[in-house]
Amino acid sequence: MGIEYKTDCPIRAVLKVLGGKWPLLVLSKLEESKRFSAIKREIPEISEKMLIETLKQLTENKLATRKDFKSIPPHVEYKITDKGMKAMEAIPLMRKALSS
Amino acid sequence: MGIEYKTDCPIRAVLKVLGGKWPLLVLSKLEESKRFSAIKREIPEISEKMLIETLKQLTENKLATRKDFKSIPPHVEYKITDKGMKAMEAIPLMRKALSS
DNA sequence: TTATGTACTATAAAAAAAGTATGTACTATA
DNA sequence: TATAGTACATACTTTTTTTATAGTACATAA
Repeated sequence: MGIEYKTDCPIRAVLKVLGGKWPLLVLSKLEESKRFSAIKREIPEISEKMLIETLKQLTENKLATRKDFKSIPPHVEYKITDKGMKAMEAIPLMRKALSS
Repeated sequence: MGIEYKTDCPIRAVLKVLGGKWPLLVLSKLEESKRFSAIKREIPEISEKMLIETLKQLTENKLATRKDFKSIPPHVEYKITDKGMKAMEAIPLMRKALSS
């Protein structure tokens, strides 16, 4: 899935994990633990398919955690990790640079 | 061209200008002023079309400058701007976060 | 007069990403 | 027995992005 990047290049490494339309935006909503359905409500433009794929990718890369409450109907919550937080800190810097 | 992003969202603002496969990589090669052909040689995987489009986008956003030597055969050089440099500074931070 | 070099354009084809719609599991509740 | 509720899967279509390929302009040199 996604573009084939050489991860020894820092730029490629970043794009591989955070590039694309949704990962950064989804991650930005996870400062507080949230159910799948709640995230979807906060980002109505995203399709369920993309949200699931994005969340899966984020958890695989340890940028978010997935907590399954093992109940029925299902209850699952996602939350950004410290690693994810650190990565997100670069965004305001970039934004600031771009508006300079 | 590209995805329609609301620029009032910092994440969208960043993605609009630097998202996608090539902008960051191209920008990283422009610390020293370089001819179009030289950039292409440094990034052989990129197609000419994409390189031109990317360079145009970067110059439009003041992340790079384009200097035309008005000669024939053409001689044009591109170079990263201060603004571009500032934006690029966020990359190592992200990279560092991702490998933590 | 013909070939060369260089930035750039234009078109079509291929590949990748995203969107849409529908279906599944499973328990509780009506 | 039928329905609701929730996270997630899967097939299919459409859209977007990228690649590949073939030009164009124009001065200079062979």
